[in-house]
Amino acid sequence: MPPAPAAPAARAAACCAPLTAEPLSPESAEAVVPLLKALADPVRLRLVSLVAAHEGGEACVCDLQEAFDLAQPTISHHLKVLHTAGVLTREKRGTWAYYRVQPDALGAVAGLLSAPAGTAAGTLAPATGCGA
Amino acid sequence: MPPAPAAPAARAAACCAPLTAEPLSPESAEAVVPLLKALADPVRLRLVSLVAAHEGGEACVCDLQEAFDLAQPTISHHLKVLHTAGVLTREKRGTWAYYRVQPDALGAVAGLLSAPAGTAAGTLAPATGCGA
DNA sequence: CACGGCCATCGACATGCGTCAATATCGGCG
DNA sequence: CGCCGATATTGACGCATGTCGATGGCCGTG
Repeated sequence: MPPAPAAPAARAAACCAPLTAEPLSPESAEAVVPLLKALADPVRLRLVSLVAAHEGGEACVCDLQEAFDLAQPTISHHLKVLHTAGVLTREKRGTWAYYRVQPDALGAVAGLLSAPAGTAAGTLAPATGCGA
Repeated sequence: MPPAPAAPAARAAACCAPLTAEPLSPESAEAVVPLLKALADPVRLRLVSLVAAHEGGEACVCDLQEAFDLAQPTISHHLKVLHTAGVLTREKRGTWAYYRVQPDALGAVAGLLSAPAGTAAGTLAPATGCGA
């Protein structure tokens, strides 16, 4: 398998058009779905939350593992999925591996789902890297 | 299976705490995940988008089916999943069935994923029904 | 240099999920 | 009353995915 180290999906994902504005193209849908799939698991969702809320915004695997009743390879697998989807970044320092949340990823999905109530437009999520 | 006609998940889902603020409880995670799972499919994501962007905010199955290369039962199945998750509402008028987007559902997920960049708080999504 | 702990990978298994063909249901129309 | 078109339901099939046990690589330590 070619190196897909991180986050192709997060970037191509939801940039600006909330899906309530106009029909999502098949390509855009395929681009966003990996991100949603990565988040659509209770363990992974909690993992992201734990990392994000952890002191310093980063957490090592041993810390995360304690919150679950799962085997270590399972946690490692979920972290890999989140990393591949571009939700988490990995950094190995010494013996431990530290994970962080890539803020753009969540912001992109949030922006896509931000729905103007009724017919009004607006509600642009600020500063999720829409312009870059 | 008992009748779960619509939207238990959407309500219990993400109300106020973005998961970057504090760790998500296992129960909350289990509550939100059905919604994310419902959206984590390219066909369903496009269905939601098509319904939302359709004239009048509603669309019948025959309209939606034309946008895909899938059999009719498949579309019906996806619509049922979205309806069960509380993303779409169904109304049968005469021969046709019309679907609408339940705005609270998307707003809840968007609010959950809205991440304050870095350490700053803020970036509250307005008017997604958090208080109601 | 040998050992031990942290983490990732591999292989296997069970379950879940997307898809379809066939069929049922329901409402309108001749 | 009988037909037809629009949706929903059922049953089956194949692929994707979550989980585990076993194993391997890497780094720090004795």
